[in-house]
Amino acid sequence: MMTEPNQPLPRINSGSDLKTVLNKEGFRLTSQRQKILELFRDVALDHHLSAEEIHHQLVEQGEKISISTIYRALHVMVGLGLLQELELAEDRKYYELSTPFTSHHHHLVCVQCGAVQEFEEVSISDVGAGETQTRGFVLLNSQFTIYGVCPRCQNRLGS
Amino acid sequence: MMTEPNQPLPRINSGSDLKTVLNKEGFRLTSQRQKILELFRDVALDHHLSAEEIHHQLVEQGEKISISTIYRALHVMVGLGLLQELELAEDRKYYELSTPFTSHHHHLVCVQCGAVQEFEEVSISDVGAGETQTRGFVLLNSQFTIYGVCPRCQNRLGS
DNA sequence: TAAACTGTTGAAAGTCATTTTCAATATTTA
DNA sequence: TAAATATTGAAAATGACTTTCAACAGTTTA
Repeated sequence: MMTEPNQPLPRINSGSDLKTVLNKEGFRLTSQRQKILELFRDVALDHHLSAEEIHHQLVEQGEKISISTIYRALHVMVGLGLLQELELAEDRKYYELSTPFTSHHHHLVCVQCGAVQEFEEVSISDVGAGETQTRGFVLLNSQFTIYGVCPRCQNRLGS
Repeated sequence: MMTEPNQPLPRINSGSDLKTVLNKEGFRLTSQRQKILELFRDVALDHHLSAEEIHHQLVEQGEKISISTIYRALHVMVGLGLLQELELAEDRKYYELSTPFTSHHHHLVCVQCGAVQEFEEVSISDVGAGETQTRGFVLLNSQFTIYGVCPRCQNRLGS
């Protein structure tokens, strides 16, 4: 998304950068928000985490943080363009770091086993950018998600 | 989706067709299921309805149908390929008729007012078909959704 | 055609991710 | 540092969706 951004996406590389981005919108830097963003940096760039998983991992690391704080932080960060919200499963949302790299990657989901594969395809983002421009929309985000059955599950089901 | 379908999508044009499709999978034709599908045919082809909206409309028409039946019917019909499930809002799912026509249409959502615009773009479906083929997936469905702010909401917010 | 079989329905209770409430606490600003 | 206000944790609430179960309806079989 944002292949031709009006305002460049903030790149958060250190704690103080995050503070600047938050304060600009009247939000505050808290250790909880820092920890959440650090977690996304510690996992692979294209790794998706649900609120539940984020909470689990942080608690395992010994952090004291509640699940409601996770949800609130995710909202704020999606609003600031730091994170990207993904619809990968039926019943919950997933999040990943929003960076120029991930902006052209899309998802292929196996509806049987839930496995997710990524693929890069710039042309899709370009179509999205073109459509929004034509219609005068401000582009916030776009998602291309394919649902199917992976080879393994096809065999398993004797398809 | 299904630009090169293995099995052509069933086209449901009359009550008896629906019966055939349902029975083939061990399901039964009921007046409730018929009423739901008729509702989709009465609205514009590209119109999306949530479970709640379907229920509301049918009750308003004087039909006696419960919300749980709606949810159950939607599941069955998505499973049969008659309907398409869409992720247009944060908190609920929308459904539309699954036809060759709609298979190349995608959605542009205003996150402020919720307005949804449609656009046709075959190249997107082609990319999806190509990716799934390359990876050996069976393609079930794909969605390209763009989230942004529509011109009217931009003005309203003084952006 | 009627009985047997089995899928479906409505109503109400249950589930579960996410949100909200509220008092205590932390960050920011003056 | 104090005042102003955003944030947090815990628990309760919300709300979309699912499930349970007994009554009922479509299908099948004899």
